[in-house]
Amino acid sequence: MSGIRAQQKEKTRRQLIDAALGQLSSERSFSSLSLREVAKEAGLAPTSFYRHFSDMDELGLTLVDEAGLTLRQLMRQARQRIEKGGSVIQISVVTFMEFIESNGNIFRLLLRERSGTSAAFRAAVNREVRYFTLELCDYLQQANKLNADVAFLQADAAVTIVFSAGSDALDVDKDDRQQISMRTIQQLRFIARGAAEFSHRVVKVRT
Amino acid sequence: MSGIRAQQKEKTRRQLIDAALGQLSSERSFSSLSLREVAKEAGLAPTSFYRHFSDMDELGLTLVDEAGLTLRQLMRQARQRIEKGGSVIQISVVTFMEFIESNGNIFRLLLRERSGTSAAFRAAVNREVRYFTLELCDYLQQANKLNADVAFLQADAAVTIVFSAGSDALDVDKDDRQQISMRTIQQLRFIARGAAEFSHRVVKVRT
DNA sequence: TAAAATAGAGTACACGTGTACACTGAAACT
DNA sequence: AGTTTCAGTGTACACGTGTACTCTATTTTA
Repeated sequence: MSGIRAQQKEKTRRQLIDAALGQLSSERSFSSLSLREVAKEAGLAPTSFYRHFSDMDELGLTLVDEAGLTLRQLMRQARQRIEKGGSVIQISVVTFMEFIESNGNIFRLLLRERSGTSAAFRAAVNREVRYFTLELCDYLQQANKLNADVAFLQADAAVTIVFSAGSDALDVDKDDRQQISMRTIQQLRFIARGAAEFSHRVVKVRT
Repeated sequence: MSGIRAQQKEKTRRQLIDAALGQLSSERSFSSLSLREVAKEAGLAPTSFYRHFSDMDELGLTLVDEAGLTLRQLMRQARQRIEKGGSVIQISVVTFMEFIESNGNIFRLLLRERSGTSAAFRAAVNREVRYFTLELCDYLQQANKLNADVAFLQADAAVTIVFSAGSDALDVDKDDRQQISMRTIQQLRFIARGAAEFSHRVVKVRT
C-alpha cells in the first residue's frame, strides 16, 4: 500500500506543473504555452501528458490554485509581521512587493487569466482575490472598528490598488519598485482616511 | 490626384481593423487571432494582409491607438456633462460605464494587452492610460486646488479603481453593473476625501 | 498612349499543433 | 506465480499557421 507507483505519478505531475510555471515570463503567457512544450520541458513524451491532465486548461486551473495557496501564505506572513508591530499599510505593501519579486510569474498568471478568455479561469482567479479581500475586510472591521460595508469598500479598493501596483512593479528595477511602494502606501492612506471619515454615516452600497 | 487607389486601400485597411475588432470578445483575445482569420473576416486573401500591415502586431498597435482615441473621446463627453453641473465623481463613473457597455471589446483589448506578452503593447496601453490619468490630475488641481503631488496620487488611484470596476462590469447584467457603479462611486469618495485631508501636509512621493 | 507601380489572388511549403492508437515494462493485485 | 493495471513511449495523421513566390488587373505616372 506504500504506492511506489502513485508516488512516481505524483512526482511527474509536479514536474509538469513546475515545467509550466517555469515557462511563464513577461513575454510568455500560459495561454501561449502548448501541451507539447510543457511535456517536453518536463521530460515527458507529449502523449504522456494525458496521464495527468485531460488538457492544458486543467493544468492551468491547477496552477491558479497553486497561486492562490501562495497568496494566502503571503497573507499569513504579513499578519505575523503586523503582530510584531509597525504600520499595517506599510508592512502589507512591502510584503506584497516581496511576493512580486520572488513570485513574478505566479502573479503574472493571476493578472493575465483574470482578464483572459476562459470563463473558468476568470472565475478561479476572482475567487482567490475575493478570499484575499474578505480576509482584509475582516481585519479592518476588527482592528479599526469599521462599519461592515465601509470595511468592505475599503478592503476592495485597497486590494485593487495593491494588485495594480504589483502589476506596475513587475518589469521594473529596485528603485522604481521603491517609488511604486511609496506611492501605493500613500494612496492606501487616502483610502483609509476617507473610509474612516465615512464610517460614521450610513453607507448603503455593498457588492 | 484624387487617389482612387489610395482611397480603396484605406477602405480595405479599415476592413481589416474592423474585422479584428469584431472578432474580439470575452472568449477571444487579440493574441489568439490569426492573420488568416482576420484576413478572411475582412474578405481578403491571407497574403493580401501584408499590403497593409507587416504582421499582426502592427495591426494590434493600431487597434490600441484606436482604443486610445475612443477613450479620449469619452473624456471629452464626460467633461461636457460635468460643465452642465452634477457630481463629478458620479458623472465620470456613469460615463465610463456607458463606455464599457458600448465598447466592451475595445476595453477588453486594453485590459488584456496591458498585462500581455508584448512589451510594445504594454507600453502603448500604459501611454494611453497615462494620458487619461494626467488629464484627470490637471482637472483635480484646478477644480479642487490640490497640491500637485496629492492630485497625481488621487488621479492615479481613481483611474486604477475605475478601470478595475470596468473590468468587473464587463460580463455582468445591468443590475450588477449598477451595483458596481455605486460601489465605485463610494470608493472614489473615500479617495477624494482622503486626498483632501492630506493635501495640506507635504507629500514627498511622486511617480 | 506606353510603361511602371501596386492592391489583391492563388499556389505551395515547412512547421507546430492536439490527439488517436498500439505497444512496453514494471508495479499491484489475486 | 499468474494476471491485471497503468505510467510512459513512439508513430501517425489531419489541421491551421505564417509567409515566399508568381501572376493579374487596374490605376498612376511619364
